Amino acid sequence: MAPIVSEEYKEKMKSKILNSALECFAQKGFSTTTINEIGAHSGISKGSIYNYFVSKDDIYLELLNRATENDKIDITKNFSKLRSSYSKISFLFDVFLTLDPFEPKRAGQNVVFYEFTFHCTRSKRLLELITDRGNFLVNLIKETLEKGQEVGEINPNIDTQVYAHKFWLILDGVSLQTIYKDFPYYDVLSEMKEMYLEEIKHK
Amino acid sequence: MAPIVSEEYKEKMKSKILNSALECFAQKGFSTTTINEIGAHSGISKGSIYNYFVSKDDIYLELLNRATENDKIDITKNFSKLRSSYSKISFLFDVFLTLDPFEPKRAGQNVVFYEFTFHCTRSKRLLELITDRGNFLVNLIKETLEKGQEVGEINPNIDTQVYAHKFWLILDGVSLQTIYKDFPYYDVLSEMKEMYLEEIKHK
Amino acid sequence: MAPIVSEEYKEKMKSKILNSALECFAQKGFSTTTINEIGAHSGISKGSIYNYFVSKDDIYLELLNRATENDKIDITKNFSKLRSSYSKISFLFDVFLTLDPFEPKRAGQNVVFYEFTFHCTRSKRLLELITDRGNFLVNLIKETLEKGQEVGEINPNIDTQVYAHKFWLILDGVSLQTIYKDFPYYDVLSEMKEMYLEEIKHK
Amino acid sequence: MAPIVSEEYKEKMKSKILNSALECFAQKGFSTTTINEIGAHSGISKGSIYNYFVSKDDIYLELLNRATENDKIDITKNFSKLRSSYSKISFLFDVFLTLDPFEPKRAGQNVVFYEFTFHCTRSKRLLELITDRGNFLVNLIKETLEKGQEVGEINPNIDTQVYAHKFWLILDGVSLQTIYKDFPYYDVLSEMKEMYLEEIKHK
DNA sequence: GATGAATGAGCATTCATTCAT
DNA sequence: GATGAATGAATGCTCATTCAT
Repeated sequence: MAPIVSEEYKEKMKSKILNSALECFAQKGFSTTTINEIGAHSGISKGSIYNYFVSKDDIYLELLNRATENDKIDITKNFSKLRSSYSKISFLFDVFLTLDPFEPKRAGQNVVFYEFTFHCTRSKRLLELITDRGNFLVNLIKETLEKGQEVGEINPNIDTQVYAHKFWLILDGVSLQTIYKDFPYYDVLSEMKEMYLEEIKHK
Repeated sequence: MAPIVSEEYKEKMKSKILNSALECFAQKGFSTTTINEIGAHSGISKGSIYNYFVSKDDIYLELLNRATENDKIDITKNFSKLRSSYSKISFLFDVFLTLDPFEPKRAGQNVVFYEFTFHCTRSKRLLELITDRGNFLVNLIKETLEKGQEVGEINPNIDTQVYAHKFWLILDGVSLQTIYKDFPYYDVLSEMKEMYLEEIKHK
Repeated sequence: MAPIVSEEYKEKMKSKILNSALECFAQKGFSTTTINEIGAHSGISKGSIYNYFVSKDDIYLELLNRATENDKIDITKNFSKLRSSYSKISFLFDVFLTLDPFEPKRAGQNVVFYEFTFHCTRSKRLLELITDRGNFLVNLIKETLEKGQEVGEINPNIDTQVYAHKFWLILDGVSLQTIYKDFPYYDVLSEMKEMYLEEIKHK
Repeated sequence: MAPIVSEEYKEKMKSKILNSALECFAQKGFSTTTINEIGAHSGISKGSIYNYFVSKDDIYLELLNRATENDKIDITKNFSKLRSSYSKISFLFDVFLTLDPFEPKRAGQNVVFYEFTFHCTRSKRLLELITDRGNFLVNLIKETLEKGQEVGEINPNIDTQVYAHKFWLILDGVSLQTIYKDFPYYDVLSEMKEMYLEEIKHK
């Protein structure tokens, strides 16, 4: 039997729900947000939401999956435009430097993301999800650094695995500190960027 | 007539409840943990728990207060034993270097702490609590760096506020990454320590 | 899309709940009656009850509001049919004279009403509610007496405010005494009616 | 074995508890008042209260028993001082006329009393208690009227039973109306007194 | 497919009562 | 006798999920 509504329509509904859910979660946190609220915010009835997602958890999961997927695509796409390893790393720092981490919406989503990460910590299945994401991100940097070493762009003495982690710890650390209203985000991140680039540069 | 039980006894009960609560929260998260579970875990009846704490939130809060207080005392006490600013900073890195961040109990508590931090983000009152804690920690480093600059131990050109934040971002970042099972905690933290100390050293 | 159920349906549900609640309250009193009992009595689940009423208090309030509203409408409607002030007052006495105050259901509701009245005594907000009701009733009689005075039907020397209160104190007093099983309700009320009418009559 | 403390002491404790309980009940109502509050108010520990009363209900009951008993004694004592039936009735009206029914403490106790009366309505055992009290009061007036009839002081044509009830309905009605802040208590009660006395007088 | 009414398990919290000291 | 810590049954209320229309 042919579907009654187009795939496109379904996708649009899902997105609408997910967007609303993200905003609600960002504002109030996952467990405090009710399906009713997501419904009210999206203008979609509670019953309909269950036509698209099997559970509240499912919404959360899909949200994170997509975020991760988007990140992956974004980064990969942008990396492919850049030639040198060095400029790729630099570019990634710049992405975060051009963000306003104190803007409420972004701050909210930041919190949701970390909360979810911690939540995953407690379930084997979810831990895999978040580990996959982590591995992808770490490997992205690691491989970039390795390619850079191969072409003599990157300091051959550095442990690429360690430096890949160092890269993300800086970004995580900096994101985390933004909960303090007077955290000098740009200054700190710029300095960390300079330092990092200096360390990986082939001397 | 004298109180029926000693203050000591009461303190012991509170501690018992708090310890159980911490373990439960670490295992399941704050909102998922029920008072019944804390009761079962501690062997103390639900009703009794309410004789010692006003609410579930109150337990959480007291837990964090104590953790913060202990941290403050520990750090302050140890700092007072050390002469140079440089060695104080070095010492603090070492504290974290001698910890096993993958040990389940510690990992669980780590998660609880961060979750609570994010939770605080959503309430003005709680945000103050966590901001106070943050300010204390940042100022501790900032003041240490400033004293070091006065006596010519620390590079006079660094912005102490920025470097205080840098210090904690490193530790936050490193703690966060420990959710990945193959994160090379010691290697990364050691390198970050060296780098940090190198930067603040008077040349 | 049209609402899933008609307003009528919703109203019917509300009434069903309210009727059950009234019977339960009458039987056991407000605070002793549980939401579960109202649910069991009405055959409506606890959760559903909360779809129609915000809280147990809300049920109580709505119950009283409706009772008051009905009283107001009933009295006003009947008053408009009657020409003379004298006959209006007489009619109101007769309404109570044709009631069986010992009939269990009525007796129960009577108790609920008085209990609620006393309960209101303890909250500023609720006191207003009950005061409004009281004022309406007193003013109704007062105005009726005044109109009667204008047309020379009612004794011009009586203080209408005082006599309005006297009217209701008789009815309250008589209602209250019905808790005694051998209280000669009709005899007493008839006599009081006669006396009252005699006093207000223009001589 | 001889009692460890004197009966006097015990009685003093009971009274202390009862007084506190009455004030608490008057302020917050029976069910809302907790044993802890009575304890705090009286300065007697929860545990001790249970040495004197078997339950919270027991306190309530004893409170009402004593109130009734006191009323009985008071009225009987005062009646015995008065010769004529007429002056006895008049005296009783005056007792209420010299009271300030709006004084918070009295108003509160008034409410407690009525609440308890209604509460009794729901238990056979308690209903007896309150019926006994009612009967005593009604009979007191009835017998007074009858004696007055015998000596030609009181109108021989009135139904003493009905008039006894009429007496108390006036007082109940007037007490009830005091919940309205602008109820003209003295005016109304004076008029009712006059009217009542006029009716029972031998003409 | 859409809707929102119905459901009931689940939770935090309260409080009369007991009882060891 | 006095005390107040311990207990746990009981309650109002929430909310994810189901399902009849």
